[in-house]
Amino acid sequence: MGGVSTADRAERVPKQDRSRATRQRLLEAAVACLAEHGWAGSTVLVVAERAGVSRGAAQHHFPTREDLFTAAVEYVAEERSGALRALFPDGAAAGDRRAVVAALVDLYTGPLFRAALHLWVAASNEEQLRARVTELEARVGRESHRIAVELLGADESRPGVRESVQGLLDMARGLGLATLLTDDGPRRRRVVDQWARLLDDALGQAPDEG
Amino acid sequence: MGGVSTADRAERVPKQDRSRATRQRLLEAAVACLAEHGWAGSTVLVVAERAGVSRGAAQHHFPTREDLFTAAVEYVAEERSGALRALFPDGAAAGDRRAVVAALVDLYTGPLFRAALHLWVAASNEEQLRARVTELEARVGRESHRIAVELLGADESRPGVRESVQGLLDMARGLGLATLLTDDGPRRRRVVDQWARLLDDALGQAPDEG
DNA sequence: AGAACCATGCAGGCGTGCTTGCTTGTTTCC
DNA sequence: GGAAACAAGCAAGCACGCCTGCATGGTTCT
Repeated sequence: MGGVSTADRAERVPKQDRSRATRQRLLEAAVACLAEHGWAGSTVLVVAERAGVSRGAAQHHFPTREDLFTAAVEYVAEERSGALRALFPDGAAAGDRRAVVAALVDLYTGPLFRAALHLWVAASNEEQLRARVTELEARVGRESHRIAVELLGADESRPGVRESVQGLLDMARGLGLATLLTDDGPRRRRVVDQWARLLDDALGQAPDEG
Repeated sequence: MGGVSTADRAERVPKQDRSRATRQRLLEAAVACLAEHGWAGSTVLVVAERAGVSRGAAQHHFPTREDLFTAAVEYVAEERSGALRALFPDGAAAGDRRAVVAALVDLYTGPLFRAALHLWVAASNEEQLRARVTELEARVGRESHRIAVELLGADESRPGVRESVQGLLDMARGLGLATLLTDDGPRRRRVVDQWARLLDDALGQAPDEG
């Protein structure tokens, strides 16, 4: 590496330092705090303490609180996309639609969605965050739809199929929202079972699945 | 009137005073502020100013901030129940299921649901509020389900019908959640159309409707 | 040795809760 | 019936605590 390696362009890319781990821990802590303490309760000090560092360290990586949570937003989006893709890495379960629906719904009941939910609600009234959240959420939403279509073996060229999948994802969001207050697993499972059945009828046989 | 009419029991029942109007305005302002500025942005001063009274007045009616929003929770629950019952006062439209679904979804895109959403998310991390919100929301949820079943002319004795309606309401919640960030009416309408169709198939003919 | 990384101390701003004083409406006594 | 007396509604000010942002040292890696 050349001598002026510290330049590393702009602000990002802290290279292969241990500080990168600190940044990572800060982001993870921010997400965890969002899920546990909500937006107002996730102060910089709380996040820093959970990350095991001092407030100054957080200040160093993210000068302002908004910087921290803006980064957290992107981090959550990344994680959610990753969790989505990791659902069925080989697409083997594309046949069992009920399992696919259940897995999708499960994504909306975990801490990641919980954190995202807090971010949405907070961002809905914070001009700066709102833009970034809506943009990233649109991206994650599109990816969710794409993966759902793929896993379900749905043929979007047929009328109504696209809207059915969209409605399914919206239902998953609604179930996740309900889980925020009371985690009623059995109820969720019954609803998932029934809607998986309805969806199965609506989608018909998978086009290329035999 | 008897002599000791001033006794009027405990603290409640402000009788025929104008202060009752102030209390009402404070609650309305609290709900409106929740929908517009969110939980953290709905400070006592903001609510009081919107209600057109001083902060001291609000303090008089609701000693603590939590008292104010605890009352607001109940108020929102009342309003939502009322709006629900007012959907089809005569049940005349029980035949057009698409209209019923659309009306139900509309309830979840208005300012009342918006305020309720902020309350849920805030209450999910505020021990005191959480109990009251979950309790009242369970009540409103049950009433929503009951009215939905009635308006849809669904026969809950048939298997899957109950879960279908629950899923519909969850989808409505999810659509309302999505509306928080981007109000995509056309998309919502397409989803509603499709799922009204699916639901129509799932529910079959109304038992006593024709 | 230099730079990045990290920890600590300080000032400003804001929101809540409490206390004090004023206005309005109702009760009670002459 | 009218006026004093009382309570309730209402407004303004003050004290405390917390969070944010900035500035200043100390530490570790290159």
